Amino acid sequence: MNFNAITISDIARALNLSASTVSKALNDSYEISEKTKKLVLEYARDNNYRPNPIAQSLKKGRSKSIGIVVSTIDNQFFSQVINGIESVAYSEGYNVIITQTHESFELEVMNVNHLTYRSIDGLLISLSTETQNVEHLQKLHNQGLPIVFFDRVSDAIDTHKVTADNFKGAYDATWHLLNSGYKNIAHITSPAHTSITRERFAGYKKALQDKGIAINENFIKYCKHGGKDVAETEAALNELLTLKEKPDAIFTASDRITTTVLSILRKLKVNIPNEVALIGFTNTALADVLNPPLSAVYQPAFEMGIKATQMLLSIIKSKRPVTEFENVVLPTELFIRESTLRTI
Amino acid sequence: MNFNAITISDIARALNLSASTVSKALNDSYEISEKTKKLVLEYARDNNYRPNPIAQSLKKGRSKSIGIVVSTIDNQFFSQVINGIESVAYSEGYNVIITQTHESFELEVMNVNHLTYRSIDGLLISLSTETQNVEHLQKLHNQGLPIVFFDRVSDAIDTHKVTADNFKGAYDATWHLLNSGYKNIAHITSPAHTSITRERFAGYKKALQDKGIAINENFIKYCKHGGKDVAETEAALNELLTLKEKPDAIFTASDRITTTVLSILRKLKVNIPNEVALIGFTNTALADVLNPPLSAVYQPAFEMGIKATQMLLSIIKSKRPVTEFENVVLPTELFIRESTLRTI
DNA sequence: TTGAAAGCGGTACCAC
DNA sequence: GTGGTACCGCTTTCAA
Repeated sequence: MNFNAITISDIARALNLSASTVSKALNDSYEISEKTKKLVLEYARDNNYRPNPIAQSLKKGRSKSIGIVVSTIDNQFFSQVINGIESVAYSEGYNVIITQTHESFELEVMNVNHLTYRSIDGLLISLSTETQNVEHLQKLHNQGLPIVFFDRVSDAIDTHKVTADNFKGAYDATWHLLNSGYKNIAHITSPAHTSITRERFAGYKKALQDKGIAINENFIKYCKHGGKDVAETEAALNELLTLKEKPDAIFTASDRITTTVLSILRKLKVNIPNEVALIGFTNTALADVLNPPLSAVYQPAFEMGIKATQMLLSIIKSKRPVTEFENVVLPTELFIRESTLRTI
Repeated sequence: MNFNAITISDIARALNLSASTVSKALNDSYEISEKTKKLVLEYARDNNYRPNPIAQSLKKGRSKSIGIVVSTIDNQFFSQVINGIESVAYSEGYNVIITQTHESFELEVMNVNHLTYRSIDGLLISLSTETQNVEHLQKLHNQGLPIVFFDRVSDAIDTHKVTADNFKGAYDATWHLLNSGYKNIAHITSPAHTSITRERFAGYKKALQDKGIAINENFIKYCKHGGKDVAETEAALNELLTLKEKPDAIFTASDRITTTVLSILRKLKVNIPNEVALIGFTNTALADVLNPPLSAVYQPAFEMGIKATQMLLSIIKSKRPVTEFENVVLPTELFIRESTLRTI
């Protein structure tokens, strides 16, 4: 329902003009005399005229809304990204329509379909952990739908992408553990096929290599659903803690896995960091007041949202098809706190 | 952009029917023969026909989208509410458009205007802490825009409302402190004019009265911006900690204030709970692993979102004007953890 | 410089 | 049972 009752024809009637003249005047067309423009604009202003965006959309074939696909909104990292997205979209007159995959490929496909069916002008997406096949996006991309990937990206589609420097973030975290005297560093992460998992694993591996430490395959644990279920994280952790040669530190690769591991370790009364140190990717504002304060790799989520949206809008607004794409990598931040600082 | 190119007239042309016949067939009108319906529906299915929602909106005067106004999405409580809202809205074919006030009255008015200008079918709103005047909503409500308040509601407008049982939540928290031996209980909260502040304060007061303890006005501190700025929470806390008669416990009234107070107390090396106990409203999933584990009043945020949306959709779908309104109050949950359990 | 008219994709009223 | 047509509000030729 649009509660701004006044339309172009109302103005036309009131001023004894035609609808087309009013439309042109409102759009500052060169065809219209200054006098008429002034008349129309004043009347419009005084009567609080607002063009009906739905009529405009129908006519122009664009909706001024962009679709967002994330795993879940109830997650510090994503809510911060969305915050960034909204700040740009909103100031440019775009709505956002947010959908959640809950890490399910099926839901991702459904959401993407729903969004295009709702006539979005562009799509911002972070793939679900389950997603291995991006045909549903490839098709739309080929048809000309502007798409920008952020966070979990796909190599298969050539378009703008924004990610955190996952490699360096993981490298820094692992390096910090090594320099703090930890030697048996485990890694709990999402399925191996997601981009962030690969990049973070590579950083972890490189740091170990640079210290001349061989990778212990028993120390690498994958959570099929990216830690969505506590059970899978618990299972991974149990496997690590029952190894003959137990790890003395754990590097976790995602927000949810990190906090779940912390919570389970506490429940098991495992001393952090003396028995096992913990560092992980997380964007929680509470890292400081956790027990123990949690060493963390922080991603510039808000900035990621801003950058992704700017890129998307640049494609949407471009007159000619965009064929040159950028791959923006934003720096992560390493916060060292007590969870990785041995006291004994 | 709608990438489902096929339209009603495409179908009409292909089947040698008129657009109106096709439209009626698709809408399962009794006027159309089974044979034609079958023909049309099959063709539509096979060609993946999707009605253009924008054209439908324009014609029917409704957009199938609902507006949401919250203070900020980057907050556990609100992201959980939105999660609930989306789960219902989405399954009923509605989009949601989320806007944030960042606790500013001016932004709230802007957002509400923007939303109506985007032709929403209904509005779900939690007022900003600054909001004292609801004329911007009153006007729309009078014009017939369905509105449902949740969390921070307004008495001035008669419509459906969903809140947590703020009184009981506050009463329970205070009562628990009293029963744990705390006597000088401070209260840090949002501005006195918001509904949640009043209700939570009333619960706090009643618990003290029931124990025969007089209210100490020095123990009540208000944060003008609901704790949005750390500085104001810090100031409130400092005032409490420098009183001659210091409080031995603090009851905080909102998510942000609660976590900020915890963080400042830790920074000041105040022993919780032996020097000062802390309990507060918060929906963080991390309460268990904070230092110390935080006693908390938890609100059923997801359920609140669901209920509010169901109520809103019932107004939207109602054939006749709705004049009987419900005031739903959902129970809070009290979690007792170490931050309120003296060890010495 | 202004206006008439067509059309975006549906829906609904009224003929036939 | 089916089709013609007007219309939702705006934009955009094309003609005047």
